[in-house]
Amino acid sequence: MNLELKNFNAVFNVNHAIKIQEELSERIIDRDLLPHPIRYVCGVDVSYSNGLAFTCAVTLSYPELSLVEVICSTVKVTLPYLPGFLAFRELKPIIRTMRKRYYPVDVLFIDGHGRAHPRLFGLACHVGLSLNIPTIGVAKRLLCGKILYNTLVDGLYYPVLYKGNIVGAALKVKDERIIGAYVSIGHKVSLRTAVKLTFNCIRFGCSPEPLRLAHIYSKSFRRHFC
DNA sequence: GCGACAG
DNA sequence: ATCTTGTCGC
Repeated sequence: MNLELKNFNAVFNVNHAIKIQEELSERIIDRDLLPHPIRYVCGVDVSYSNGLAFTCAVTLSYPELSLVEVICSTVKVTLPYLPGFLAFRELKPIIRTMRKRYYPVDVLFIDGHGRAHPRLFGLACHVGLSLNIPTIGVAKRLLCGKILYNTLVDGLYYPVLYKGNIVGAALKVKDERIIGAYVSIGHKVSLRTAVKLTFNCIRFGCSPEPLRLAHIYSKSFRRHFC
């Protein structure tokens, strides 16, 4: 066992965490159970400083993508980051922030993977299951899996294969170029719908507006606090 | 054994 | 993720 895992185990039982992820993973719904029409899309992101987590949840109208609500909250950081266990570090800050919202959320974008995870249960799945709402994971880099460059789907994305399953999508922009966005479902949404919604929410750069704004707001929230 | 490794 | 100036490029 490496040093990182040893330190992590000092405050956290890795084997227990793995068991939790494996069990909860079976409860994920990969069908579309979203309200229609979708009126509000939300994105949540966390930034850190001095042992504190600064979280912002940004709600936008859909499909206009106009700002309707920004909710922030701060809590103490309890665990270090370890690939594969991001949820155990960010779940509390995210849940706490989401519960402060006034507006409803039809679908929530998460900065991280959903099913594109070693145990098919990344942060997006954990948040979706905890709040029992549709969630979509959007990450900038792959954690596991392989991109099937020879299989372009709907002209939109290349599937991400992991252990024989399509667990995510590497979004394509133009030509053969892959945008810096890997989409995987969190909960209560199909991969196809997740990809479509993500594309519909991209205005600037390569991340959907709810996440792009949540990232900006969480950092300015942290600066304002420190 | 070695490399890879969300935020 | 965070610590950080100037700088290369569209």
